Amino acid sequence: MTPEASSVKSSDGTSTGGPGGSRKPTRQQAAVAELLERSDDFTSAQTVHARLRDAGAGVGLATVYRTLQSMVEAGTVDVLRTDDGEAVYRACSTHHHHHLVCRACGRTVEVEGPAVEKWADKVASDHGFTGVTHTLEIFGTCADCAVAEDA
Amino acid sequence: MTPEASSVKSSDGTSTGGPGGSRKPTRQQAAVAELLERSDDFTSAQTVHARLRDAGAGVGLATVYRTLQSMVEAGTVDVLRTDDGEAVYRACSTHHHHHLVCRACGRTVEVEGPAVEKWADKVASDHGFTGVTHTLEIFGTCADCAVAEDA
DNA sequence: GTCGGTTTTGACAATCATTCTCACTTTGCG
DNA sequence: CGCAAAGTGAGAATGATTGTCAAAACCGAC
Ligand SMILES: [Mn+2]
Ligand SMILES: [Mn+2]
Ligand SMILES: [Zn+2]
Ligand SMILES: [Zn+2]
Repeated sequence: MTPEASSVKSSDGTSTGGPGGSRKPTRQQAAVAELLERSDDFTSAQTVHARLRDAGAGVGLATVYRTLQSMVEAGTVDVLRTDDGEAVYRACSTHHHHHLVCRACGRTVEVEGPAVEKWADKVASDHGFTGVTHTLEIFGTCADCAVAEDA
Repeated sequence: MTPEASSVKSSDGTSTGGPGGSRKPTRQQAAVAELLERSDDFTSAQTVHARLRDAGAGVGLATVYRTLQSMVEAGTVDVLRTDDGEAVYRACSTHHHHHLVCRACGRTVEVEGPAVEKWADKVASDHGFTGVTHTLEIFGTCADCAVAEDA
């Protein structure tokens, strides 16, 4: 009922912790991170888990979820929801950006639009809203997939 | 794995059908529609179901889901996903627009930004993408909820 | 008004991503 | 080494969403 509840950080440094708090990453955490680095498109937790298992060095499903969550909180990974509600993750640059995603192959391009940022903030403050954030994704068929589309 | 797969319509008029195809709405369909009309914020299927039950004229959960889905396809209702993946629905105007949503109370304002529309299309075509669509939502705390925030 | 075919409904079971549990392992450190 | 904190993972639990399918509501034709 309350959309977009993330990006709430705890103020005291004592609590949260969680994986990757500051310690050297474990084998499992490194495996998840590297898998994402190697992939250019958004990947679900289930897929990450399956790929790692197939690749030999398996990682528990719960650990995959935990690791992805902490990476999202750390800002090193972006997450979005597919049309059917599945969360998908991608290693992204750390600065604010959005995504242009191919519906067919998943290829993803990071895009920026300073004008859009300002517009969103203005619209919100014009309506008296504070603590403003936004989500913006663009979907389409990439050139490669377009050619392959002559059935 | 493939985000935003919706908006695929069937070409032959014989198939789809589904609720609300063109027939007079049933009591159940009307109840769901009216409940949404009456509410100004995004509401989950589960909540719609509970509200209707409490209001006396109950509607089966499966029917609530079916009705909401066909309303989305018909374009009379917008759907988005909360941070924890739950789908929420809202009766909206039929033209293209986006939403400014209060994180605290859910109050929602429809907003438009022609410049953003053009920007998104241009970014996509610049990268060779076709069949472009986009999603854009703005979140914040509305003025009312902001005052109530002095704990 | 009755009748057969079509559509809709809803109780209930099945799915499936995600979260929870908790005993076990690993790590950090003196 | 030995203890405490942090991390792991197999399996159970959760919960929204979807599938099933027999009964009910509808609808036009007789
Ligand atoms: Mn932005
Ligand atoms: Mn738009
Ligand atoms: Zn593609
Ligand atoms: Zn509010």
